[in-house]
Amino acid sequence: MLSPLRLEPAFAPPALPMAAASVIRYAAGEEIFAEGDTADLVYELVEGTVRTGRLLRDGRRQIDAFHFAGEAFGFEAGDVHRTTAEAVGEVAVRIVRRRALSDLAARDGDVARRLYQVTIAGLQRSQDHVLMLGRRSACERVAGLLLLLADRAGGSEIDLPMSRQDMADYLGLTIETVSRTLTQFSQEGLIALPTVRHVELLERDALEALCE
Amino acid sequence: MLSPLRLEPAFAPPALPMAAASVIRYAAGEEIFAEGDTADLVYELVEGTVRTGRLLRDGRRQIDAFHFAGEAFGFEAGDVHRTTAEAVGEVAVRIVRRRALSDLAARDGDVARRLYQVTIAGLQRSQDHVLMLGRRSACERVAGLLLLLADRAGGSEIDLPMSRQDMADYLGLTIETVSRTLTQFSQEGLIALPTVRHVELLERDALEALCE
DNA sequence: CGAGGAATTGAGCAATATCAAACCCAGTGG
DNA sequence: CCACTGGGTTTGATATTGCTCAATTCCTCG
Repeated sequence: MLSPLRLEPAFAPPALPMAAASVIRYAAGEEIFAEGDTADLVYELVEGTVRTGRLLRDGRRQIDAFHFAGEAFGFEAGDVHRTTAEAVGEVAVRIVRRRALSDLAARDGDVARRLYQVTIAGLQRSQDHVLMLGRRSACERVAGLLLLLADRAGGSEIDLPMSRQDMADYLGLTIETVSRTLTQFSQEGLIALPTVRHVELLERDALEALCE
Repeated sequence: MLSPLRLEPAFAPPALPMAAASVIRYAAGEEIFAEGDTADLVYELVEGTVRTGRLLRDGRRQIDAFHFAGEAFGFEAGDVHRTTAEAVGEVAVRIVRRRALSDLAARDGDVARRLYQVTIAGLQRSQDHVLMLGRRSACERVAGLLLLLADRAGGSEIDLPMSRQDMADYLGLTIETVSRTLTQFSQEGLIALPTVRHVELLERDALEALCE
């Protein structure tokens, strides 16, 4: 379901100029780029979690995607970022000049192909997201997110990198509904919630059934 | 807002083998490809409107996108279609072998670049859709769809190619809510609704304000 | 003119949002 | 060591939006 947007090994240090010098760290909550910024850089996430999303004027926020280590983000069709990217917790990113990358892609068909795959995988994730937001109930959405996070954690133990607010803004719900749904799952024995930021999936099948 | 997924002129007849022979017509409601079909063809819409979307087991449907003349659809990361494509009204599509296209892209960097642009534009449309479904009210969603359709009609007169059910399944609403919202807009003087399938935007600014 | 599907309208209901209060905990300073 | 503070989270009560179910109307086509 979740095809990771991995660019490596295309992005491994030797493959790109100035790779070593271009790793930058961000503190929790820091903005990496904002809606409207010129999009002359793309990013590869070395460590941590990043959220990309948009803000409506009245403060409503929608998170488009969470990005995890190894994934790339910040690609745009035009010359301006349409989303804002922020660090969720501590983050290290490798910065790549967009121009350098497109030059490389123009010379090397393999890089071009990988770039295309990354984008189309992002499109498919976004389509899954659309289905989730358009046609699923609060329970189904929360279950879907937990499964997605478990998939990439590679087990049934999840250390949530993000706050309830982040989860809500990804799922198109309120913080209260997310919280209630989690305690409901917990009471039903579907998950254990030893701490606020740690979830254990106890009945994966039941959660998957919610998402069918 | 709506970047059309145009492939022409890359796809103009001379650029592709067997272009003349590969135009196919579909009747209203006909399926062009289905979720799970092998994805060895891609499509360029010559005439009409196509909807792509997915169905949950219990019958809930979510339309990912409407495609209009000149746009391409049917691209997949894997070798299987993840969505179903159906004709909305009468449709003519040009069929292109995926293999032939990727070969062409491998030889011609310009084709590769265009392909990439098409995909990333689709991603951005999907992200707009996510924002719409996650954080907008019924009124805002309907207004958004009307503006999107007006944009591509190039005026304030819209001949709706799709049914209320299609609109609802795109917007993540029910048919009744779409209908009520349209009559509400009509009563408020924002639109005129001379027939069921024809809409005229009277107060474009007010509709845009709903979507800010 | 009649029939059938699509669209509209109405009434009541369920899911989720909103508003408000309580709680939990980590970090801080006494 | 312990009270205090403050942000994030949970819980509760109520409001609201959009859904469901049902009836009616409107077109389109025969």
